[in-house]
Amino acid sequence: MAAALSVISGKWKLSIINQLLSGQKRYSEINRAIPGMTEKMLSQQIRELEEDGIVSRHIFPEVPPRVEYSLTPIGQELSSIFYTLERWGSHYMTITNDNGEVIQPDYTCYTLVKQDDEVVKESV
Amino acid sequence: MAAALSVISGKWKLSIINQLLSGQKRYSEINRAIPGMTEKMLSQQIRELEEDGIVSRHIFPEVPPRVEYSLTPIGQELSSIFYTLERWGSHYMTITNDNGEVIQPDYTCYTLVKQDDEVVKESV
DNA sequence: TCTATAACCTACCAAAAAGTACGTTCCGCA
DNA sequence: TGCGGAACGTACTTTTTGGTAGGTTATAGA
Repeated sequence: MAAALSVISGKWKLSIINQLLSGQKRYSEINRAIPGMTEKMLSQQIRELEEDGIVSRHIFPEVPPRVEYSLTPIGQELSSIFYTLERWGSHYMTITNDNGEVIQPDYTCYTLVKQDDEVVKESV
Repeated sequence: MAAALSVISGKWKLSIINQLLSGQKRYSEINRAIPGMTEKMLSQQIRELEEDGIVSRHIFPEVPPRVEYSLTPIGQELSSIFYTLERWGSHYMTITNDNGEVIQPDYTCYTLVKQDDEVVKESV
């Protein structure tokens, strides 16, 4: 489980994998598709994904160079993780508002003690 | 999806949630159950989980103090994420060995060019 | 000759996360 | 009169991660 997390944690890895889920792509395509990401980050993170066996790299010995990336079979199996994360995440966001405050009935029980001093949480 | 990840990423959060999946626990119980984690980390990360609405805190105004933590309903729904991560992770680990090298047939295609220079990867 | 392109790499810097060490409060107990 | 335990908080340092700015190679085209 920790292994799974360590493989996908990294600021841009989800985006990169997401790009590759729709098929083989070359470096510059991925780069253009993810705004805000620098080239250094792309090559760094995609290299880590490659070392972890998630993506594979095809180098075409041409000039100018051409490199295509695609997901390995086990990389493609990550889609189940994507699906689960997405489902929980969207459910979670319907329950919390933009400030990250919980909209649902107050699960937390701030003690009797604190309630005397101040208003800890207002109901929405 | 990013929201889901940000909620569970943190070196000890998975362990903490894992502890709470088996029911309500108090601070010191969790602390003893997770070796290597300092008290500061526990209080820091469990506070973040609380702010995210994943765990709830019950303070008993006694001396010595007693605080019990438990998962909120949406926290319990994380178990599906746990299950998916665990399943993929264990599958992943049967495919890679202890050094993180891929055991399966070589997905990566190190070019013709490189193969002349050196042995890039040995088959296991 | 000058410039642009692809797919990088390197050195350096800043910010975020984690770890270490110690302090706090209240009480019961020896 | 200390001592220990519960559940933290705070100051400081280290480690990890991400970002900026530049360089590289070889060739095609203006």
